Amino acid sequence: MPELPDVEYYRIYLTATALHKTIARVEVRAPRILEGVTERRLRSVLAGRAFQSARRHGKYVFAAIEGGEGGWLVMHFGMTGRLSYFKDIGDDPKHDRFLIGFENGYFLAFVNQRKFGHVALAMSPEAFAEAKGLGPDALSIGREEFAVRLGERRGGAKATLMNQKVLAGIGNIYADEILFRAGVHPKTPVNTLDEETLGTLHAVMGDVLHTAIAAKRRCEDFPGSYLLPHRHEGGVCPLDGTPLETITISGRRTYFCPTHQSDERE
DNA sequence: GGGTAGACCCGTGCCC
DNA sequence: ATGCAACGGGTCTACC
Repeated sequence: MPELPDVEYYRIYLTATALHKTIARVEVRAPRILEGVTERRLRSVLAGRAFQSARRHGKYVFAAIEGGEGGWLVMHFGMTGRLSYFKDIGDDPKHDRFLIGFENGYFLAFVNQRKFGHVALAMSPEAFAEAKGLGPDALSIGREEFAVRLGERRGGAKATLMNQKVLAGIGNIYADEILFRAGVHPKTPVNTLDEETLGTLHAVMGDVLHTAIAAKRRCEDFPGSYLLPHRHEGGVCPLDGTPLETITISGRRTYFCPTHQSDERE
């Protein structure tokens, strides 16, 4: 479930479980998830150190490595994944691709079923975001910058919201939710949106992300007016029961309500 | 030439 | 056994 709200929850989870604990061992079980780093290098950077703090930018989690050469451990979950902190190695979750063992006997697992995720090292979250060409984080970006960055694009609203170079953190599910709540058709060219609509989009984006983060912490409890619970075959608009329509955008299935998100392109 | 969109691909598991 | 679709993103191509 790794879009911004999910990843923010993992950041909170990592902060609550894995900080200030000396790392005793490191094990890579699926080398393909390593990006620009070897298991040997990870071991030498992490062994005997501890994580000091955790941050997030878009769909990436960063854990600061205290002592030694410093640096940050970077994690991205791809389409599937989560973190799991546990005590008994017998409770090691399925699809554990990267395992950190602490001196206290506990473990932190990077769980990633489809192996589309990545583990890397970076000098800083800022340097990493810069090197990747990531746009500003969707939860940090201000209304003005949001309007400017979208305004200079020609693409459709959904494709642009999901473009990590424009802003970082929005994926398929939350792009649909934001556009539904803002009443914008997913194919509307963003450079045709007026100032007011861009402002609405920015405000709705913040609301949706904050609500989703809270829902994750409460274990998936979304307001009834949200599109998300209805986002399935045969789903209907939570506002008036209109059958939802589906189209494909950027290779992703897109759900929208044809009455609340009219196609301005006619 | 850059921005954009679509096709395809990368493990894995589930449905039929 | 096969096909398929999945909360991501990279590459390639065609098109403007």
